Amino acid sequence: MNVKNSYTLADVALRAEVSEITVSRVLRNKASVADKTRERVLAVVRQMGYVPNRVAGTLASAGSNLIGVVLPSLSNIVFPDVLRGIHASLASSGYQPVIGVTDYDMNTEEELVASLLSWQPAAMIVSGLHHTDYTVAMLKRSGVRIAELMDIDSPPLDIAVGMSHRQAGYDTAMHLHKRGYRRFGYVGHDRERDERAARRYEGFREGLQALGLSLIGEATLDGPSSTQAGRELLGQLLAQHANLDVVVFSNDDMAVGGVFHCFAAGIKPREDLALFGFNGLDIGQALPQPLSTILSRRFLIGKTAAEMILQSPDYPGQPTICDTGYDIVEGETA
Amino acid sequence: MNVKNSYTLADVALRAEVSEITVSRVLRNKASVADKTRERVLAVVRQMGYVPNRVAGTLASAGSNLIGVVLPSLSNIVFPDVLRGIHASLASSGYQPVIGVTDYDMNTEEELVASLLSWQPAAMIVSGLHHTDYTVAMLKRSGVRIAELMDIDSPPLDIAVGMSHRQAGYDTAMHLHKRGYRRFGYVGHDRERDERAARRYEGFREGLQALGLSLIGEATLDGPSSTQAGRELLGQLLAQHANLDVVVFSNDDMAVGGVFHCFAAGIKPREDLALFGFNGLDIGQALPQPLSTILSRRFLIGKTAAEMILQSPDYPGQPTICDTGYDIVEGETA
DNA sequence: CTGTTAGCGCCTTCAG
DNA sequence: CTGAAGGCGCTAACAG
Repeated sequence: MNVKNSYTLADVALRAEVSEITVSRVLRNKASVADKTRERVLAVVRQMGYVPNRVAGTLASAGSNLIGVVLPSLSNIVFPDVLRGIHASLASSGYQPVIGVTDYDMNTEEELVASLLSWQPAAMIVSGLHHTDYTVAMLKRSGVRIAELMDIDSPPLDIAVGMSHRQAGYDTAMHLHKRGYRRFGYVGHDRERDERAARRYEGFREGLQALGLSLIGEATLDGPSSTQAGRELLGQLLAQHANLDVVVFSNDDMAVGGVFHCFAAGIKPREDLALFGFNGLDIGQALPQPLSTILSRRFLIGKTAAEMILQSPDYPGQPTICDTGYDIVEGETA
Repeated sequence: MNVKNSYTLADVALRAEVSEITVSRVLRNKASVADKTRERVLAVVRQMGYVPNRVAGTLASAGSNLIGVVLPSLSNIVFPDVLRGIHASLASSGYQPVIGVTDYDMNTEEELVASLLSWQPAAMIVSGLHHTDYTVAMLKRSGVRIAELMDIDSPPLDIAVGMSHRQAGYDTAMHLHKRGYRRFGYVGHDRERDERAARRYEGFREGLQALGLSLIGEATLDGPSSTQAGRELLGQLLAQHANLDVVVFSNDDMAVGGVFHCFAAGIKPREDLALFGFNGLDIGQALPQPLSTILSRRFLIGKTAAEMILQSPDYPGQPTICDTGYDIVEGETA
């Protein structure tokens, strides 16, 4: 496929009148090389525009600078934020992320993990704590560190970085109760696929139960979250249950849609109906009345995971659970 | 770095009582292998959980299944959308994207291109038509197909897929003039870094000039676009120029911020002040009054670029410019 | 249909 | 400080 037109170490060595290994050492700042030799080599490298072949390097040294990253989705800003965090830590380290996207499908995840592992990555970063048995087997056998992101509600394979979504759901109920709300509604999306939304929902219902309350009505979409869906579902929910005083949404995308429904229907957020989201997206905070929500620290999750891997890249490392926590954002809609 | 605990072709070959090359052929569905042999080999592979080492495979065959993708940013949904398009085309092809993010910095781009090329990718996908000389040299010398995305306002290296941002800016002026607007304002972000925003701005001003009009006022931020920035800048602009009848924003994020400013300040979009964006993001269309904007076809751009590469992966292919066009979305804010 | 031979480009190890 | 030999795991090319 590739035209064989690129230079090799041997070409550089020939022109610089040294051996291949000397060029290799210069390029990797390894061992000691005389300054004069180094400069001569570097001059030749620049002049030829030589680019090392890392494929060969990886094969020879049995270790790449790639980090496999498996994310469920890129449709929403949440995972790009995680990715930015990963990038931020990796930027100056020489490591390079290789991304795969599962669309919340565990079999796709399995294929991606196999495919990424075949590149001999230095570490793997995956999302969530649930995977197929074969995925788990491959990851364990790979001998590299594994970071599982977003969630800490189940035991991790190695490193887990994230927050308790169950607790966040529970705290949502408590927080809203403390603010005086009693008649709860819920608007959500596909919990089969989005496990973390499911954990929050469960925690939320547990919270209500602990308070001696229950959910008066809910509207749930059998698909991914979106602003448009949140807008429509809130309309449907209110048509059935006009007497709610607060509606909790599965995330901010949905909640912003809810706010838009209120605008269009002449409902005053908080005054007439309180709205509560999850994620703490910019868009919610830029609304005329900032959205009341829970801020998940997505950038921090990615950044922390990559840092932990860089810190002790060797497997097996110390198994760790890192709780990045969350903030309740008071906002003005609840 | 990696523990040497994974099986090799030789291990599989030994257990299946065939030669390495036979295992290799079975795994790649290459050449003809007797059904009986194939089954025996596959059984052993599954039982051992053997995962091929693509690093070695790539070195031996001088061709990887990786496609280097260099994007300027992931902070906004635009480039994740492009990435989804790329994924969509690549999904069943066996190719795998490797992502780099430049933060709109050309030197970072240069480093990333070098780093990605060192993995012997089957193709490279980059953003925009302007790169450092060294980046261009490396790309040309790589011998793989190069797709430059988003923009078709300058001559491409190989394949260009995108739209004319200059034309979009020009058409914005024409469209708004036709709708009766005469007193134009502009709210924008860092044009030094975001070239395409700069092209649109230029085209917009050219359009105004062709109409015998000029920009009455503008507010520009020396940083990346955001909803919050759009909101604040519109406030500032109106404080200085109260008599505008339409404001064009550098993109939808900024424009949605503008709409939020209007909500907060009691200004009725369109009736009191028209607002116009660029991108056609979901969020703008989910507003109580859908944003008037130009829809860029981001998913299509990524999808088309990847398809074109798959269609004729060999370099040099036919140099091509593919105009994915755009739609003016009438909306209700202009 | 199956096997043998000879590298791919680089890095590790061991000598100078 | 520099070099020579050998091999990483796989596959192209050529036998049988």
